[in-house]
Amino acid sequence: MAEPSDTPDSAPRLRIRLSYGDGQVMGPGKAELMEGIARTGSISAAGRAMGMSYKRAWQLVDTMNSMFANPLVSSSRGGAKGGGAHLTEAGEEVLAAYRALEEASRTAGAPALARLAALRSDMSDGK
Amino acid sequence: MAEPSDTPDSAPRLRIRLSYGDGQVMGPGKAELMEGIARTGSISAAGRAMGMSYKRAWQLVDTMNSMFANPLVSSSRGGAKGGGAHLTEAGEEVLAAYRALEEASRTAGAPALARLAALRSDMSDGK
DNA sequence: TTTCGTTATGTTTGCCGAAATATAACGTGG
DNA sequence: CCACGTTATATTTCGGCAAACATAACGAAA
Repeated sequence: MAEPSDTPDSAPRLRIRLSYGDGQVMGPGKAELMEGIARTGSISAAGRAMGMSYKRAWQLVDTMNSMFANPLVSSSRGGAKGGGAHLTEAGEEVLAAYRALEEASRTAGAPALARLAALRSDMSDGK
Repeated sequence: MAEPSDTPDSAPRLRIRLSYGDGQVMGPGKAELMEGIARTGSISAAGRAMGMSYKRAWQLVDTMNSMFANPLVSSSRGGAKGGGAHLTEAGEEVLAAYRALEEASRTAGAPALARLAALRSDMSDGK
């Protein structure tokens, strides 16, 4: 029989960053930003939704675009609504792969995470 | 210059951090420091090996010790060799669990990582 | 041609975390 | 008891990164 109550000890957030050489890093922030862009069709709106300045959001986009073979975000300025941005096919693929990596890690790492959770809350039972 | 040799393009460094509430974070830095302590029997020596000040190393140890039910590092001062430190049983368990988490993620995430690698190097396969 | 919201980019300011610096306690062995 | 190397901790200094501020270009529609 399993534990009647799973530890309310807020599950830790598992953050995965992959760093290539230089300052090229893909992590949770860029992934969330990409989702925001896909949802809103705008870099600034996506940034606002995350509570970051447009400049910062744009910088992240710029970095992302330069660290893959093809740009992940395509943008245009001017026009009826001022402009906009959307994920390229490469962008959608990168986002999907990153989310898949997260999910696979969370699943495969579940036992290890459980052991760590046990070590956080008092462990009175042996190993 | 504790920078490990930059990983080849096909193998980015996979960094996993688990953040519990507050500022409590377990990541690659603390794990490496724990290994250094286990190896050298000293906080300061472990810190030196990583190119960090004793103070910073001690701060990390202090944080680690306070974020689990039991301290991960036990230390003593004075004595023949001035003092020393070693991993507690809890420390060894945490370290092992963290390494297991890393390994499981790397293995389970291999397909996703491969997809990302393909998107980094130019793939001019039309679609 | 004016308006509007966005993309795009430069410059300055400010702040926080890390480093540097200083000091104390400790305890075994010579 | 003194020296040594370490743990332990407070205070100050400093650099880098992010926020804040500023400005320009753009293009469709009114």
